[in-house]
Amino acid sequence: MLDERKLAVLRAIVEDYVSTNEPVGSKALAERHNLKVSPATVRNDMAALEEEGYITQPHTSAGRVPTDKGYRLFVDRLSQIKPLSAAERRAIETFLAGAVDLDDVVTRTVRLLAQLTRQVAVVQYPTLTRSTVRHVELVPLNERRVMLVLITNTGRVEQRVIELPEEVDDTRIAHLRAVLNASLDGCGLSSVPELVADLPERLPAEDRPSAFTILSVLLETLVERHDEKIVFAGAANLAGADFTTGLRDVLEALEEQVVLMRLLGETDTPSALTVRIGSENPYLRGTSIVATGYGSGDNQLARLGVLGPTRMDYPVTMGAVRAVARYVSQILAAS
Amino acid sequence: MLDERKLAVLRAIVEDYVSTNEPVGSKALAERHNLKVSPATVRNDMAALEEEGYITQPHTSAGRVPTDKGYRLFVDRLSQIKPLSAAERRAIETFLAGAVDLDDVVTRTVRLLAQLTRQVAVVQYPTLTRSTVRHVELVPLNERRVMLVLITNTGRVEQRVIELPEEVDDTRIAHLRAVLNASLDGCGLSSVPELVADLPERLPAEDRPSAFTILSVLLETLVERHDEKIVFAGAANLAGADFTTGLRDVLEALEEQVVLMRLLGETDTPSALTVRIGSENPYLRGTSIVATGYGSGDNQLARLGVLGPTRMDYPVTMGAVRAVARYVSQILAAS
DNA sequence: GCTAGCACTCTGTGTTCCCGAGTGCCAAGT
DNA sequence: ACTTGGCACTCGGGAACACAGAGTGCTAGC
Repeated sequence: MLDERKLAVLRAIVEDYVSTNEPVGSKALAERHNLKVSPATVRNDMAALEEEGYITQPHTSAGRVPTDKGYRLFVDRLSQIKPLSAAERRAIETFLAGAVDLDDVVTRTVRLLAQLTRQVAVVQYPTLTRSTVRHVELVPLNERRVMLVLITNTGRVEQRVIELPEEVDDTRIAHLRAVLNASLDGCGLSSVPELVADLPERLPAEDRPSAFTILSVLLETLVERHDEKIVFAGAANLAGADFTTGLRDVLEALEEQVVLMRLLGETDTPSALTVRIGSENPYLRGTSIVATGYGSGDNQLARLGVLGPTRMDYPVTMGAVRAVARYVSQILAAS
Repeated sequence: MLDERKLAVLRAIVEDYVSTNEPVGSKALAERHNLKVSPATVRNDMAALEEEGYITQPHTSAGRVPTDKGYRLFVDRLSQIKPLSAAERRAIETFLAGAVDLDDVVTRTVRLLAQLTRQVAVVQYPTLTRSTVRHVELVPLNERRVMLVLITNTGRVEQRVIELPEEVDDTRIAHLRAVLNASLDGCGLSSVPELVADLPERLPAEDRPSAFTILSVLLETLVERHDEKIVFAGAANLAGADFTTGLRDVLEALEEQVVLMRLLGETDTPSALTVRIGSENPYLRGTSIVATGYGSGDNQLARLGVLGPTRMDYPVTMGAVRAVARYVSQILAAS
């Protein structure tokens, strides 16, 4: 049904349309790409492609435009991910290397990706799931209050102010801290609940109410932050692009963590480079998303990607996303 | 020059234009507001107001539109800040009360403000300047690395991973931590530099290189975070509005910390509710900014506000900004 | 199976025309 | 001296219209 030439025509249509943003006609196609056939022949192929649903025309007597299905075929079979230039790679590396902490890594990554792709970049904070406890700190604020600080090996720091049920003096807090660290140091976050389960029983009776309060806050912190924060950058790049769905919807989605999370992709194939085109997306039918997992080695941490109009340069975008993911994974592994 | 009635006409023009988004003509004015004079008289007044530069007409044979100068007069002399409804106040209070930490307070505040005003809300993180050190923690990561965690009384936590010049065992780290806390606990951040100046000398010679490294990172952390992070929310509200300057410029400014900072206002009058209209802004000529300081009592912490088109409902917006600032100040004071 | 030619169908653009809103000015009224 | 009604003028925006150009589908020939 789709011979070699028809595929070449589809590829040419996608490439031309992406670069010109105008429906592309048979004549221009036959000229610009050396297809070695006449416009009339191209027209026949286009008719076939339209029949199959890969392209469509906005109105009679206009050129053709790829459909979501057309883009899908293009991405799957007709294009190759375009690697970045050496200069770009170097720029990424030096830019990311300057990060001072995890927050900074994420911020730099999202900006970098936005600038590189000229799209909206989205980065999910690494999840704590696979992290291990590096240190637990209890800081007395006054007689009835302590601050709990949890530091993980990924450089993440969580803090909570805790209201205690009764006055507790500093030496008791210090003791509890020592016990906590002895129990948890180096342990995976997911194993924390079972490790602390019997902890109150190992303490003097009078410390138990406070310990109980503190532990419940600790556990709460773990589950609450399980689904992580997501940040974005490059919203200004939306101003030029035209979305079939309103610009407003896109901006709203960007500020809605839950929606963003679903767009980035459920974690069914966490590490793969995935492309979702137009109507393949759960919300935001008019946009495409190129995303991939990142993180160090088998310790898959989170996802990042970009969001843009379906009419985007997929090979280049995919190359940029993949490259950035690799570099940021490296950085995270090293720290 | 500007008698009572001319001012009333200006007020009416601003109010009508804000609510209808259409140039307002003499006839409609005379009808809708009971000015008790004929359209012809209103026309004369309008001519005078235009002469003075308070209003202008987009083209001949169109109604009048307020100029920046007109809005300025309106804000300064013709309007009263509109207080929020009791229901809104209660909503604010309960929404902010649910915050678990400083990050959460800021996030909630910015969203709340965006929703309340239907504009873009901008919130600066509280600065550390007036904060005091609550606790300094040094966590050994391995022989050559420690993590520095700085906790302030405002609930802010800063962390940095430090590469040491030589191997240092844990007991030495513990000792250094004890010394640091003894020196700094409860001290204002601004006094930290002088307090640690002679600290290396009080240590055994072999610890000095490491201590020196750690201290320099500590000081660096303080100055780097001096000008603080700024977050925004409600970008989707821009989609409806039409800016004279491009939407793109606004979105770019929002992601540029430095620009945002300047827009929020230099700290010359840190606590006042300030309004900057159109061309009064350093960048972004087409937008207005309503901002105010917030923080607990005399310990002025930071600024927050909203950004929108010059054609905005100033009384309502000012009311919302002021109210949110008060509530968030309360919350911060309590924690 | 490819190509050339041709008739057809649109969109987008430029032109013209006209309506109506709104103004500025003037002369009359209070 | 201010206000008011009247009136001519201006200009933007919409409707109607024609037209050129791009692009297509179809058919007949190579």
